[in-house]
Amino acid sequence: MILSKSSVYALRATLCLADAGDGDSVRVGDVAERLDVPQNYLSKILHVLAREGVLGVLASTRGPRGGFRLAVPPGDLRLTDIVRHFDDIPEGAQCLLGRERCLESDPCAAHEQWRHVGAALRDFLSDTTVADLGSEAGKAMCADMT
Amino acid sequence: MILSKSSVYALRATLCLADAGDGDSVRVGDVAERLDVPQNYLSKILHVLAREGVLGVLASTRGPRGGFRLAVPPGDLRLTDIVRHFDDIPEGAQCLLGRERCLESDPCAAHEQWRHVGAALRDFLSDTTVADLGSEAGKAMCADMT
DNA sequence: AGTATTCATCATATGCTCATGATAATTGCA
DNA sequence: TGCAATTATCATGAGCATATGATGAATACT
Repeated sequence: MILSKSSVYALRATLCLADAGDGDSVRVGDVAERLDVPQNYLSKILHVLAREGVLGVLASTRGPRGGFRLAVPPGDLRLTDIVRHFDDIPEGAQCLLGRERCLESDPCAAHEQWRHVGAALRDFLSDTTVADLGSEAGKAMCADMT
Repeated sequence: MILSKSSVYALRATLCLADAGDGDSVRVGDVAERLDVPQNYLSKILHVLAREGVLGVLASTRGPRGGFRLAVPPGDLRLTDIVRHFDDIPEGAQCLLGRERCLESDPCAAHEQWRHVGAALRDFLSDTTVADLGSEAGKAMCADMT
C-alpha cells in the first residue's frame, strides 16, 4: 500500500468535513459510520489534525453540537498537509540502489525512473487540494449524512 | 516509504547476485556485509525468493562453496517479481476516496491522478529488469566483493 | 445547578515489520 | 568417516500500525 490506512481515513474524513458546509461541525461518530471506520480510532486521527500548531488542518469543539470542522478553506488545504502526519512522503529521491550520493550528474541506473515514481506521488499530494476533490467526492460519500 | 525495507534489501541483494557472474553462488554473509544488513534477516529474505515454485527467482545450495544465485537470466527477472513477495503492489487503481465502484466511465475527482501514481510505480517495477540495473549498479555496490 | 452530548485521553490488544541469536540440516572435502 | 562451511529454521523480542473499550473533561441546554 502506498498510503497507510490512517492517511486514507484522514483524507476521506476531511473530505466529509469539507462537504458539510462552512462553519458546521460534524460529529466523529457520523463520519466514522459513513466511512465504516472505528470511531475512537478516527477520533485520534482527527485529533492529530486538530492539534497541529495555531492554525491546524481541523478545529474541534466539545459538547453538544460540537464536532470537527475545517480550520482553513478547502482550497488552501493540500492533501500533503493531511498525509504528512501519518506517512513519510519521500522528499528528495533516495537512491533505490543504496548509493551514498546519487546525483543527477552521476545517476545510478534506476535514478530517473525511481525519481519519477516518487515525484508522481509527491506532486499529486502537493498539487491537489481538498477543494479539488471535495465538491464531487464528498458529495458521493456524505450525501445522506445529516 | 513506498517500498518496505525487505523489498529494498531483496532488490539490492539480487543485484549483487546478478553481478557475481553466471553460475557462481554468493554467500549470504558476503552480501549482508556489502549491503550492511543483518545476515540472518537477509537470509530469510533470500530464502523467500528461493522457495517460490519450481523455477524461483533465486536458487540456493547449502554447505561449503554454497550460497545463493539467480535462477533465471537477469534480463528475464523483473523488479516486480522480487518486490511482490514483500509488498502489496497496487493492482488496479483502488479508489482513494473509497468509492465501491470507481470506473473510467464514472471516475471520482482523484481518479486519474491517483491512477497515475500507482501506474508509475507499477510500470517501473514491471518494465525494469535486474539486467537493466545490474550492469552498473551491481558493480558500484559489489565491486570489491570477491 | 444539573444533565446529556461530544471530544480527549488512557489502557489494552492484535498482528505485522524488522530484526537478533541459537540451533538444525545439508554438503564438500580431506 | 568426520569436520568445516553454509543455508534453513526456530525462538524471541522491540516497535509500530491498527484498532477496542472505558473513563475523563468540556460544553450547550434546560
